[in-house]
Amino acid sequence: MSTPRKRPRQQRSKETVAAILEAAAQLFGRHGYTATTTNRVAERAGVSIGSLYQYFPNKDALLTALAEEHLAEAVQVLDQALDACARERPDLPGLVSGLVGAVAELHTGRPRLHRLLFDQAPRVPELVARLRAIERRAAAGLAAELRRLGRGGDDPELAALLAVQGVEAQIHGAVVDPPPGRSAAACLAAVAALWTRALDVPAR
Amino acid sequence: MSTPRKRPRQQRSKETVAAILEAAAQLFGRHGYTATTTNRVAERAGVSIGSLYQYFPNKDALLTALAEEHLAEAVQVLDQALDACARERPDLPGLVSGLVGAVAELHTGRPRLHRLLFDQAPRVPELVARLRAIERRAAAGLAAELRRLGRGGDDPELAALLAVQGVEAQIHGAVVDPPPGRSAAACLAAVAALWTRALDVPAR
DNA sequence: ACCGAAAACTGAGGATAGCTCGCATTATGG
DNA sequence: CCATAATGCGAGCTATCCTCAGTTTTCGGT
Repeated sequence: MSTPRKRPRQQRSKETVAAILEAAAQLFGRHGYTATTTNRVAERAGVSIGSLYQYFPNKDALLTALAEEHLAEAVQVLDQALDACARERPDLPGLVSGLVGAVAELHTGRPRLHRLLFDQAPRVPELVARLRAIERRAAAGLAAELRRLGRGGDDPELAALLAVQGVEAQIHGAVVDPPPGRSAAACLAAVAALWTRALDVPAR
Repeated sequence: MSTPRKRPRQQRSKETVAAILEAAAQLFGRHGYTATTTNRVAERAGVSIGSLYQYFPNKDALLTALAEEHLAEAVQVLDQALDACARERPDLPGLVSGLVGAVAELHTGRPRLHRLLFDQAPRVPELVARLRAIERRAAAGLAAELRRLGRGGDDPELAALLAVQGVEAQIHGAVVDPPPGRSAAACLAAVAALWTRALDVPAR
């Protein structure tokens, strides 16, 4: 369904695929998903419509591919943050700050692409599932850290999942629609402080 | 764009519109937005394709209309919960439980529809703005209650907004993709306990 | 350098889904 | 009971997604 129908093997075709994705990102962002036609994407990318369909089985696959790129980056950033925790073994405030910082980086790194994907991508059920999987993965990592610190209450796994989901939503809200009169840094600090309190309960 | 092209005035046409929306909700939910055709929606609703386009200018309008319905219900439920607080003046755990319960009610009422809308609704700026406005409204009500209780830290308004955003995301996650091995009630209790701790800090 | 094979590219056009429009049917209210 | 408005209809127009048969470019071996 969303798997590339053919893998680009030569340099030429890799550039073609990159040009198609770049054109798709621009047009989806400017006109929205429905109003963008695959023929226009091909035109803007400077390739024929046939070439587009050599690498993408259908229109949804364009969006899926853009999202996969972004999600892969998310996995990388989160894994990096978790590795840092494994090395530095921070206390609870440090752990929470690390999580908040990593999530914030995902939103501020490429805000335009992130917003496009958040606005348009969820139309594909497959991507929702993928997002949830990443959530669970991050939650598992956080839960391990909570257990190390002896925090997280009766069910550290559940607490970690709730924290990941909550932080994600709060940071997104702060970036998309920042509360008036507060700096971005102040919002991040508030989120971190709040979760430090929420998670600071001894494990059973 | 998303406004109905014609308002149903007679009882007959109101039933037609209701049947179309019901059919759209079912088919979108079962097969997804892209895979659902407007002709099939009309067919399942038992009306002609022409009638559908008398009341909905385009396919997106079907989804938008479903979202408007759901948002209106959200406003009603949240206002009701806030009224209850104004009357009963609960303590912090009671306040948080009330909020969590109200949000949960929004999700459990028609879980399939809610999931459909959250996942697939076109994030038209208009709808996003409506959603944020509802969020702010709920946050304002919660902030007033926090001030009454002398809780919420330095910035009760910000804390309330973060709480609303967080609870929304967590309840949604629990309904859409429930953590295995935990009952729904256990998840709600965990969310409430967590936010009670997070908000239980004296106002400055 | 040359050649055969594989990869990449092309774009007219088939299939299909969104949407229109002229007309038929049903309701309203004077 | 009739004039008028509201509602319903569905064949078909239009636009979009996507295919496919054929051409061009690149690659690896000799």
